[in-house]
Amino acid sequence: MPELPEVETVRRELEPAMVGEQFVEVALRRANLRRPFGRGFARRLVGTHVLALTRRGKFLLAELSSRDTLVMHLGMSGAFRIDRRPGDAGDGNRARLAHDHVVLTMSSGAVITYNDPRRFGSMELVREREMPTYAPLRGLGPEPLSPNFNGAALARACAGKTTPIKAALLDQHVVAGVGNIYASEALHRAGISPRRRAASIATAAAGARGEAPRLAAAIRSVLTQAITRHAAAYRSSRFRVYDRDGARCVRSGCDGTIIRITQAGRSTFYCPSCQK
DNA sequence: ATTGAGACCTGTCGGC
DNA sequence: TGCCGACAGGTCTCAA
Repeated sequence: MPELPEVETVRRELEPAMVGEQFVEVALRRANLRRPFGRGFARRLVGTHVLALTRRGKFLLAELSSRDTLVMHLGMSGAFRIDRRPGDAGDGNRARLAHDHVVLTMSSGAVITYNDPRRFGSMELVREREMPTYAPLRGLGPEPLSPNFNGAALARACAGKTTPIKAALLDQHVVAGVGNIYASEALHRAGISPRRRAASIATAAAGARGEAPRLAAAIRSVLTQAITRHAAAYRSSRFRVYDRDGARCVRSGCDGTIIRITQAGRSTFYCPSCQK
């Protein structure tokens, strides 16, 4: 489920359990997730300290005292669980949950378990000198919540692209961290149709309408609000268009109906009457 | 180089 | 109840 806001929320939950702590035990229940963990994964992890836990797009990065970086991605269904000590959360002999693939025991006694039914996630140790060329991170677009992400940056990334703007937003090289839900949500907030060619928000005419800055601002605000909601443990995260096909558009003054279409094999939700 | 389609996995849900 | 297809918030690879 994780797009940038969910990954950031996971980072904040994991941070106090990891940073400053040492890996005491690392147990792998299988040899790979989406990719192999890599040679000596557990051995290289044990004994190192976590210096910092950061995020880049949808990736979590644990910087280690060994100078390696533990690079983690949650894929579609990855999640971490933190237990205060082994066998916590009720019965000490509770059967191992299906899809618990990695169990990290920290020096504090906290046990961090990675669970991922679909196994589209990944965990790898990357050496300091390999980080600059590590393919999954190389070429990622700007962080949408950083100061260097704005209308100009977005327009530059979209210039010349014939693909629909919705598909372009899912391209992590254009902007890092936006996924299928927040792409639809941001386009609705910006009043831009997901079917528009990406390049069309970067033209002079689009510039006169301020479309690229509007979309960049919409991306920033929808992600920021989602993080805030998660941080507040707000239960019913209400999307304005995602998974709401058939419902009335919530934009004030719009009497349109949300529809669902398929673009590049993914569902897109939007309001044809207020998104042009 | 860019783009769309298919592949990778398992679980869930709705329809018959 | 059981079976079956459609679908799920993400990449990655391959062929056009």
